[in-house]
Amino acid sequence: MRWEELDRQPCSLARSLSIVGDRWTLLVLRECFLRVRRFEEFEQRLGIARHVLADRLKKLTDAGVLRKVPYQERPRREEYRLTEKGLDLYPVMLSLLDWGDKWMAGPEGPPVLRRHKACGHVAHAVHTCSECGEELKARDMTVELGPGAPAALKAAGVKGE
Amino acid sequence: MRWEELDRQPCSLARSLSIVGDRWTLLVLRECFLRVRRFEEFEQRLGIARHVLADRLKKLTDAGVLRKVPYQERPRREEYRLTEKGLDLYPVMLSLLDWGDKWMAGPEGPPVLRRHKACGHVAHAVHTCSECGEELKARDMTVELGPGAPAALKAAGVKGE
DNA sequence: CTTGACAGGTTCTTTTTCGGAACCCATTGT
DNA sequence: ACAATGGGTTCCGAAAAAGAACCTGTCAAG
Repeated sequence: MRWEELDRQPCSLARSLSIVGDRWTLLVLRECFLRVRRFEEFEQRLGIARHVLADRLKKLTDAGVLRKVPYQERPRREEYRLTEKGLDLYPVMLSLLDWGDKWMAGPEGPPVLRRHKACGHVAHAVHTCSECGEELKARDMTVELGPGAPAALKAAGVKGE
Repeated sequence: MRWEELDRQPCSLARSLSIVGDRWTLLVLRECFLRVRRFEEFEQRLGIARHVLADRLKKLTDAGVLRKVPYQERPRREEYRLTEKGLDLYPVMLSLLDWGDKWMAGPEGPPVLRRHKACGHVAHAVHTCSECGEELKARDMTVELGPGAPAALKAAGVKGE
């Protein structure tokens, strides 16, 4: 499979990965969530090659995850900000952070803690069912074809996620 | 920054990405969650180059996300199964799936639906605070240094996620 | 006892992508 | 006139991926 075909696959995971599935993109987005907005600051904080950064920012902008907002004219300068689509990646970030905290931390514990502003506790995310509110664990979901499935799959009945 | 340094960064996101942050790994894991276990089946379903697949399976096994389980002797054959660490990636999958459903589906809707076994509804995951149960939205958390932070950061006070 | 099939890899060659450094361009401050 | 600043682009050599062929045990058939 070619990487460019990924966004046309009948799988939401593959389609998501066509945007965030490479080595740098999620780290760029981490910085966005930390309110980093300018080219130079991304570069310094990440130590990323400049042309790779330019490419990732352009792809994220084209994908509607970031948008360029001018913050001065003459010389025109623009900064990158998360769109609603980008902010919606927060659960993805949280899931990866929590997994890293649990499984990748050394014996001393995780390097950074997250505290829920509303309740004041150090917390992690719990995934619950949008309909019944119960916690979702591995494989608590079954899978069936949806309205956007290709006709060929609808005819056959398929192992899908 | 070099890719190999990623797992030593004081950031759980970076550490998670050192394992799942490349083009193929999460697609391999998608298949694992669909109970694909054998080399040939991964290859056929994903259309991945064989040596890339061998490399990813080895890295995931070394990382403790998969384990090799023999299913016959002479010739010895082994299959790959998710460990507890691997099963714990389910929330990451769900987050990416839900984001793709919401933002990457065509006008007809998502290609695949997930139904919660327990309640029978088509559902998505809601992220809630482990302490107070409230839903977590973008940037509902603040960040502070944890026990595993490097001493240099502890001295300085740092913008971290 | 040679041939073939099967699962699970490894090796080879060609194309993409990445890391690092240098260069470009408009504007402003000195 | 000259350097600095922000935001890139260009060029090169190194690394990784795609695609295809080849290798290795083991069993089964002819």
